[in-house]
Amino acid sequence: MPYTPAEIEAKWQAAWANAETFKAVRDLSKPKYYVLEMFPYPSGRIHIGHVRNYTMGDVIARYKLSTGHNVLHPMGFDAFGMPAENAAMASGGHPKDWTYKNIDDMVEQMKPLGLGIDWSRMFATCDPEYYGQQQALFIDMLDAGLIDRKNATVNWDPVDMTVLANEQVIDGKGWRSGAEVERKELTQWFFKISDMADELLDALDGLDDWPAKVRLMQENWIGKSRGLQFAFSMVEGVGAHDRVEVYTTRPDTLMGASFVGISPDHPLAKELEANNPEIAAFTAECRKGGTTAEALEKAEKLGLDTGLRVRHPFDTSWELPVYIANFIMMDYGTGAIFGCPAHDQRDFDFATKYGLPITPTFLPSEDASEELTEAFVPNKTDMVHWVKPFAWDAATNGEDAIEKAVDFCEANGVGQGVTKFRLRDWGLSRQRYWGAPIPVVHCDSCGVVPEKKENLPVELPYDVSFDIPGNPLDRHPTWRNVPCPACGNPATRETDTMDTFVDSSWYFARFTSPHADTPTNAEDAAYWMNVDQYIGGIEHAILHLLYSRFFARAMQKTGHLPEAAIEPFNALFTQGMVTHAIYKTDGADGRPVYHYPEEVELRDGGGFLKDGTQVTIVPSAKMSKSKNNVVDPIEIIKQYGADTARWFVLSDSPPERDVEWTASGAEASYKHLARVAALSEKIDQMDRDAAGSGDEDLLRAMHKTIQDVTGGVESFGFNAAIAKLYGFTAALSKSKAGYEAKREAILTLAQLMAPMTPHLAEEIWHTQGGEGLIANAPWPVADEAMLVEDTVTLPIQINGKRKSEIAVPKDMPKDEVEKLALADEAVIKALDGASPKKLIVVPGRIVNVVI
RNA sequence: GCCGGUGUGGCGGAAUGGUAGACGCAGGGGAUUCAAAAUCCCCCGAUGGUGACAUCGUGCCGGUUCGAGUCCGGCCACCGGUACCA
Repeated sequence: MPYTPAEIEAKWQAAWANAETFKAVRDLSKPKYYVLEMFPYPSGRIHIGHVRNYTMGDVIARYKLSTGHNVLHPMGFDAFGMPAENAAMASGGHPKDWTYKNIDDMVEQMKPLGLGIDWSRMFATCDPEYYGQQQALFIDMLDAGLIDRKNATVNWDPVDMTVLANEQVIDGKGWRSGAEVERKELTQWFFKISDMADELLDALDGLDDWPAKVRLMQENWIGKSRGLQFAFSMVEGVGAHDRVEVYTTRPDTLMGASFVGISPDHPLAKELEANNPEIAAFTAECRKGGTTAEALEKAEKLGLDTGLRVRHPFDTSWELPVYIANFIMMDYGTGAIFGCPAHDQRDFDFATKYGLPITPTFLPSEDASEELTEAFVPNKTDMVHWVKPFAWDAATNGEDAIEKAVDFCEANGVGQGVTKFRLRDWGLSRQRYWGAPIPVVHCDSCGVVPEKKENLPVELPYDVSFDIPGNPLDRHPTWRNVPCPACGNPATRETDTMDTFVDSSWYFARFTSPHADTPTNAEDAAYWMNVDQYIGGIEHAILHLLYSRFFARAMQKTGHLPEAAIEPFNALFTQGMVTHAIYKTDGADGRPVYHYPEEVELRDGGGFLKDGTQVTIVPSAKMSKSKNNVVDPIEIIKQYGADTARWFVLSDSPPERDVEWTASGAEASYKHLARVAALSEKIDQMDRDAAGSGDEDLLRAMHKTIQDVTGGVESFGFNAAIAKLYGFTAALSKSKAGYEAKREAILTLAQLMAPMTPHLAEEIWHTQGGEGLIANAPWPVADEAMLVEDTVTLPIQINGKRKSEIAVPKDMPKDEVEKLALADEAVIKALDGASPKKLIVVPGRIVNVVI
């Protein structure tokens, strides 16, 4: 019988559905295991990256099921966000219709993959049932003092009169209007995540099963620093300002100060611009462009001498100029700095440009020149020679000097040592329609009033249009005008909606009881939380994961999660992205036009469209709908079946690494699976009583494979595990063993393959008379006794280069191995009568003869 | 700019500080076949050599070590994030 995936895959998917194999039901008699992949955005088509992500999660889920766990493996959709509104603007539909249609399409594409998912728990974040509970959470968090209102800077398109997302700002201009973007302040809602900065930082230490790189990125993002906060007194005050408060992490360089810089958004700058047109023009110039850190940091360093002078705290006759500078950010520290050009490259560039003094406070060594061509910025732990120490020895390192500088300044009343964080509060307000409405009402007499819980969800109105730029909720009087929940007088709803990161910051908790009439159900949350294994892209290493950690704490404080769940993800695996080349040409309006891979023919080292136009190839980029470089896995599934697609995405590369997608090789996966299917048939047709030879060798190979594959699955080494399965399949295929041994081998092979190619595995299990479903069969265990090798082959190195090898019994004592090694022909030849300088024997590993 | 990561044959990649290139793809050769498809077997880093073999070789430069793809320092290129893309 040939391998017919279309047939067997449908058959076994129906069998799992009938048996409710993957339905998760609370059961205290078994250890639970919650495996979760980051849920998808419903773009409408699954892409190969989804297949990779969900297959990995499914391997873990199915493996854990077979090791006796009660597994929760859910799926949902992160369904709010801009693309739905963009689609509505582009083609006139409605974001809701577009989104739900896409969800239906994607579910239909995912089901044939045969994922072991409890589909009964599925939800989308745009379901009123979900976001209504999110609104309840918001109200509880507001009550608990975890939410704040304050000003924030947004990208403002002065032509369309709308707020723009960073993605909508291209080269400092609005994507639709082309107008130069300005930064503007708006009153916004904030989660007070910075109050938890220290806790979120400390708790990283306990996340042993997270990748070190993610913990490090979060640590750097939170950015705890110890520094000195102090004031420069102004020679002549301006309005209420008679001093400039600065924060520095390098108080040890205070004697190298050459200017004071303030942010264009600093209160002093604002005071000055009110009365000085030149300063107003400059700060207006600084406010052009987007709000991203990247844009701010990469912009040309601009400064303007305000004419104001301040006094150095150590020497009142030493006056420093005050500059307004565009690279100083108002939301870090105090929005003002002192510049020490000798030890900060940014300050160095600035000082060079504006002719300010560059005075080193320390040098690499005693005899080094004081003339600098660039800033001297050694590691804080490096020993340096101080030319201007003020409370420490000339020879010490930066770390020590900083500590002593803080102590000295505190003792002399110059300032205080303070701890600051880079982490800012999380602004959640979005001036957009397609998001969860923020459930508050603005009342003239009562102020900001939360909606009553019994009125939740505050549902989005359906009758909106997107023909005018801006938020349609602002223009919807019947939705907007409501009585005040407190006094009953006419009032207006908040029209801002929530950041979509809010939606994805607690969905994992909601999966434990997706239809509860409170955000979570205490018993379900206590049983299923935490997520034992979370799997997703490295691009979420900071924001999503940090916000989720914050939310879990906030939900614990408001009684929605148990204390044990404040770190919601026990283990994290960050898988790499699937990338693909981007093909683009220049459009008539000068903007790039992106072409789908299937439209491009590759020849003569270039890419060409059907009409012969050559395209520009960007070699490797994250698959993204807007760039048209998304590869569709549906064709592979149709042609070869889901098992082939699953096997292939697991085998082609290590899961944490990015892969450049190429479909060559999918056919080879199919051929291999067909070979395994044929092998099972062949074994089934053997004479039941036939004795063979080499039974033990086959079983030894089998136990070794059990060990290797189990280790591979547990450590996400899927590609290496699959390589071992190839090897074992070849060994089984060649083996002359008898029926019983071969049957045991093929059953075990099917079990080891089952998490990856579940349909084929069920088919083989069934053919060979295995009991029940392979999905429920206990995972095979390697017999230690079968793993022990009697003899080992030791490579012999001469001066670290392999020259020969010897086979020795496993437990041979070191001195005997030495004797054997020295008797080796290659060693005798190399020694040429001399005796070795050194002889290294690592038992069971290697011999190295040093000559 | 800043933070994090990655770099190994023609390609995807393997390798607890211990035989670099497992396994797979592509390619080459052979068996089978009237022929082909399918299948099976063998070869496959570079250079030199008929060959046994020798030398070189894990982005670049340097270091630690008996021994470095792996550890350390510096650089280059690419990828991700950079707080309103999700």
